[in-house]
Amino acid sequence: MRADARRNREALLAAAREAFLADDDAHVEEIARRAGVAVGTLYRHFDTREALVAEVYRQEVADLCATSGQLLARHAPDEALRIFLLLLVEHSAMSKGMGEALESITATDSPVFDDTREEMARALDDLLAAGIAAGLLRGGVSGRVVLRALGGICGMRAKGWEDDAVRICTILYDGLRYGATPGG
Amino acid sequence: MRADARRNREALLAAAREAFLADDDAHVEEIARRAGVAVGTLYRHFDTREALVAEVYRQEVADLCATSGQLLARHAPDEALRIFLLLLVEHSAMSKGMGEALESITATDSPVFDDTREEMARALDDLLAAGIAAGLLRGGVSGRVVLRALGGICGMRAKGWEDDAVRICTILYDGLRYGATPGG
DNA sequence: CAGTTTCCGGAGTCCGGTTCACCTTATCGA
DNA sequence: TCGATAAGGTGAACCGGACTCCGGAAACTG
Repeated sequence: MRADARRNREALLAAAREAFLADDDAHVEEIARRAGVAVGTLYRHFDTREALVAEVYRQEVADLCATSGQLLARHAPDEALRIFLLLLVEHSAMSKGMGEALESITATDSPVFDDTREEMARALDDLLAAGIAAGLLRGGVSGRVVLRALGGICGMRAKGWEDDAVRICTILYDGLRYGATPGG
Repeated sequence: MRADARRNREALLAAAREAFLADDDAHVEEIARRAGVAVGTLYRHFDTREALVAEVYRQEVADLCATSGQLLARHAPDEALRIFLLLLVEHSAMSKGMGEALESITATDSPVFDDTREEMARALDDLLAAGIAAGLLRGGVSGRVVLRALGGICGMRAKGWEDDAVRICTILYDGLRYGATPGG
């Protein structure tokens, strides 16, 4: 890959991240402008607007998922899950501008987001498995299901949503604890 | 209101409902065509496409919410809530074509959907209050919060979502039962 | 430094919701 | 019954935003 191409790709990702965090309308024109390139260049690097969003989000999610191991090392499995759910919410607060795309990640089977969705589901699976093994959480619930349940939270854009999100996480968390069988 | 105007309004609502249920693309042109009128007529009766969706959905929701009283009369309060959550999911299955609009109802504060959102929240409040009074459900959770938690389910469009939706309802339901204090 | 390959710019296309200037017709008083 | 009139209907045009395309520029290669 040519040097200028790589430079533009990085600039586009940085500009897109910045635009999404600022909750701008984040039109493709605007993102390209921020990156100092034209829309044609944006589309050379990313097939669609969604693909750009997916790549930005993939990087963010990778960071987040990397923490699930650390949480398990430092906390009891159920507490680790609780913290992770809240981190997920906090993280989605950072991504208001990506709202629609985030919904796609959690709510659909769009292949564009396969990697991201799988990575999140895997992190949740690890946390759930540890909790089940310790008899703190019920079995029979996959990370994918928890992820989808969180989809509604990530999509929330109403005022005061942070408090509601925390409450919903609590309900989910307690629902996962309900009927746990000590001993696995 | 003139007779032909009323007739067209009804035809538009019927056509819109039919189009949404069929999960067509449901463009405004298509809805107008099905109703046998031009787009201008559609816009005479409904300010925006969203307003049309809102009206169709308002009628559907009114039917659904009317059942919450019957459920409370025939079942224990916690069971009534469980059934209502599942009805909500089943109902959203009927409304795949309205996916985006449904998200607006549950996820945002858009004034267009105020009535519908309030009606659903009120039905859930009734169910929750009865369950709390009977010591079967925890307090401190409003219907609005439960409604938002369900937003993720209603937005789901991936294959196999029905099973996931049922699992998520179970988790929410158990989360609401967790830590209930018998006696209210 | 010529040849070749890749990349960039930005005007133009496409698509779907929305508008508006003009036509039609239901309604009603005479 | 009929003319006046205002409510209602029409659909071509508009507009915003994602996406495409091709002429020209810039980077590698030998």
